[in-house]
Amino acid sequence: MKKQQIQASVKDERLVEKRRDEMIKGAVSLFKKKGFHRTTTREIARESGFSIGTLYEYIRKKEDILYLVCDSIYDRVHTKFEQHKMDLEHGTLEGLKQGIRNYFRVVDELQDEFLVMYQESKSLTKETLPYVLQKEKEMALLLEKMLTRCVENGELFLSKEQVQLLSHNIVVLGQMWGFRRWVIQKMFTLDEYIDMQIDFLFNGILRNKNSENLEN
Amino acid sequence: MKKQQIQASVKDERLVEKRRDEMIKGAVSLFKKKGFHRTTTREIARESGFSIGTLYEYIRKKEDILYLVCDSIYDRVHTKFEQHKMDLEHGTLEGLKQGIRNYFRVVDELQDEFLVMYQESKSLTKETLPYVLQKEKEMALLLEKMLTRCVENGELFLSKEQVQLLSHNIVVLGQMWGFRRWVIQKMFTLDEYIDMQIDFLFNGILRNKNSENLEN
Amino acid sequence: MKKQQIQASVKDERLVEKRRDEMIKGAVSLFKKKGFHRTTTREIARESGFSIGTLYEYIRKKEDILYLVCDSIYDRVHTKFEQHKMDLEHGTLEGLKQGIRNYFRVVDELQDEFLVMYQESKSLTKETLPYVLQKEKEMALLLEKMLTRCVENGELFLSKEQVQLLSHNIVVLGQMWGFRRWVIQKMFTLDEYIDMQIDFLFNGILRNKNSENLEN
Amino acid sequence: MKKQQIQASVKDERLVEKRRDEMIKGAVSLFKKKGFHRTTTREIARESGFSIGTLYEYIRKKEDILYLVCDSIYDRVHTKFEQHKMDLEHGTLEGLKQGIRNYFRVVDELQDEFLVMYQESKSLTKETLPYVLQKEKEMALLLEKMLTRCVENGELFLSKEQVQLLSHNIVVLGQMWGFRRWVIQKMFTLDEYIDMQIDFLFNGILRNKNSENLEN
DNA sequence: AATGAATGAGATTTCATTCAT
DNA sequence: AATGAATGAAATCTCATTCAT
Repeated sequence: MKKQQIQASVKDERLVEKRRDEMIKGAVSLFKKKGFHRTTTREIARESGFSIGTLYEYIRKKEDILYLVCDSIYDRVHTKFEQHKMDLEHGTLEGLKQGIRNYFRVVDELQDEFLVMYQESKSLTKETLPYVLQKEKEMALLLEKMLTRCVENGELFLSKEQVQLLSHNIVVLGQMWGFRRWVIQKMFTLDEYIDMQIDFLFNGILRNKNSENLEN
Repeated sequence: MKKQQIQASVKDERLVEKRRDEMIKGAVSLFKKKGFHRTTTREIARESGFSIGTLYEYIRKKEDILYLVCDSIYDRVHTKFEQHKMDLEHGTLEGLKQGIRNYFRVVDELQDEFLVMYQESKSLTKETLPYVLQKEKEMALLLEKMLTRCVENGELFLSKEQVQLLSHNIVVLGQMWGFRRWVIQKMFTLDEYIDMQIDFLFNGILRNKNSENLEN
Repeated sequence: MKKQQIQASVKDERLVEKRRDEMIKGAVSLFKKKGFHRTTTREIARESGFSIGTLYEYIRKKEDILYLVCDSIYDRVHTKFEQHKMDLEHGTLEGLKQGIRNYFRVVDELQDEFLVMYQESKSLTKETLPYVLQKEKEMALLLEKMLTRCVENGELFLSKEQVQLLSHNIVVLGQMWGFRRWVIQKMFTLDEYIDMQIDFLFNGILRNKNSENLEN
Repeated sequence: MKKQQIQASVKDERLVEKRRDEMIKGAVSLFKKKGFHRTTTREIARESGFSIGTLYEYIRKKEDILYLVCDSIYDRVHTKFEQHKMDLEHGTLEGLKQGIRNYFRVVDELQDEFLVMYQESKSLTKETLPYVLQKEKEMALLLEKMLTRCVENGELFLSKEQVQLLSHNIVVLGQMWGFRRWVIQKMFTLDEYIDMQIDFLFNGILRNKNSENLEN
């Protein structure tokens, strides 16, 4: 799955990157408010600080902007993961918890961006959509790796299928924090949310019967 | 939160209902493929089997169609729940499992509709959106009731907050079956998916260590 | 110039007349508020107390309604003139004044109708417009006759051209009462207006120097 | 009463003025033939020499065009008055006559525009209509001033009310030249018309008995 | 004779994209 | 490299008119 190259008329690559960053910032802020379809290219140009003509020096179609936005979000997710130095190595339960915790924090920081990406990515065409879906899979893969390491280390007893499903579960429960913010974020702080979710993940609801003494 | 009344020019109420049903069916099938914004009113009219003029005898604005679609989906969800006779009464673990199982099956049956609703409902205006969000909350409430019954019966030991969070978790894990279908449904059958999710929910991942003998 | 016959599908002539009267009444009241173009046939039907289908049993095109309205207004003008028993016979100055007075009162009574007619008659087609313009001319002709009688009687010394122009002047000064109502009717009562206009007509502005003793 | 500002997307103000002038010219010529409602925006665009898209770069709603047309007509009227150097200063009868004469000539030159304005201005919305009506009043005010000057100078003996009414009379008798052109302009040349009207205004119909020797 | 559901031509308006400057 | 005026395809929505019942 190759990264889609968006053609620019401008040659100076450094300039291209700079302008596109401005564009993405402007676009995300508008998409958040009005969604991709309700946002016009003129608005994006104005919000980004240049003219409609200039905008089209750096992209070819409006959809390119959406692709750039989605792509940039994934980049930022990966960067954040790096910053949080997700401990993929140790394969301990504590490391796993820390990894999940970090993932939840990343989702919190980028919740607007995630919202935009999930609500609008269906507007991508056949050419760019697969690349974005691929990125989506990779996110689950990061968690899958951590889980697998724990299984290999004998810290967890899970089948390959269970690991795969679980990794998607965690991804989705993370996104839930952002997507259902209008109800969830009124009930819990981020830390409360994380603690409760990790408790549920590790112990389930039956085990809760006598899990008061479990660390979480 | 009152149900929004969509005005029709046609007087015959039975006819209005019939035509709107045709419209909703046509619209869902198109929204699935192209989303709300990419679908034109003319396409909806054609797909529904009548002319653009007739379409506008039964609605006033394009957005009305989206509202009708969302509303109809919730109606169908409720109806399906009824059909599956969700056992809210007993408050047993077995009843709870059955309830969750049923919910997952409903999501499976209506997965296209859910997808449309979640991706497009943000296109609703201030007047209609709250009604749809309310419906969304009610869905979680159904599950919350079942869980609460079990807690009251002493079958589960969960705080009020845990029950609330859990109900949202279940809602979201159900939707995940439809939303991530391009990866999840390639890995599991619906029954496998349900069994595994219920296992995770009840026992968590630690308990899995020695949960081979647990029925699920 | 023949009266245009508007075709009706319904045979019963008495019924046709009755329905058309209802139609005209409804239409005038709507045209007053919104003008011909902004008024829909559905609205006219509803205002007239029958269905759109029925409306079209009595006319063939929307424009027919406008024609019927214009025609009816002229009929009413003539009837009013009759009621006021315009004294065309005597050919005295006093009779002339009375005739003008009466005309002004008719304009006052039918000012809404006149307004509609003048603002909308240009929407008539080539076939019906000439008939309406003809009616317009006839109105001036009524006044022309009165003036001519006075000239013949030696009460006035006016050339044929002067009589013709004067008759149009009077027609227009009458309409002015209705057309500029938003300013004129705030300044004068109808009687004041009539008195002043007759004074001006008869004596002009120079004569006013020493016309205080003139009856008007 | 503030001049309504019509928003344009194009920034270059000189260009906006130029294009709008083209638009107004095109629109007036079409409104004359078909009226505001029967004229489509596409026709206006074509007649003005640019595309429909370009048209909407210079206005926002079709009604804006009507407003621009009305506004431009008043501007031209004022300009014409200036060109004719209406003699407001002297306050002589001769100056008054010259003023009236000039007004009649302006009406003649702009008769198409006046016709459009009077027939269509009711299609303006609540926001723009008052401004246009105000302009209408101002026209009468110009004549009122001239008359008042003569009264102050002792050249005329008229009450304040008489002056006000008279100014409206003159405005209306001017418009009559354009509005009843289909009959009046067949009977008289403009100069004949002016002479006769001034005679009537100054001397009335009674005074005509022995006014042959009066200059007019 | 009365009804009102159905129709579709046509109107206004938007907006992605181009291209001359 | 930057600008923004110009374009026109396409979208939504209206409404006069018809016709089966």
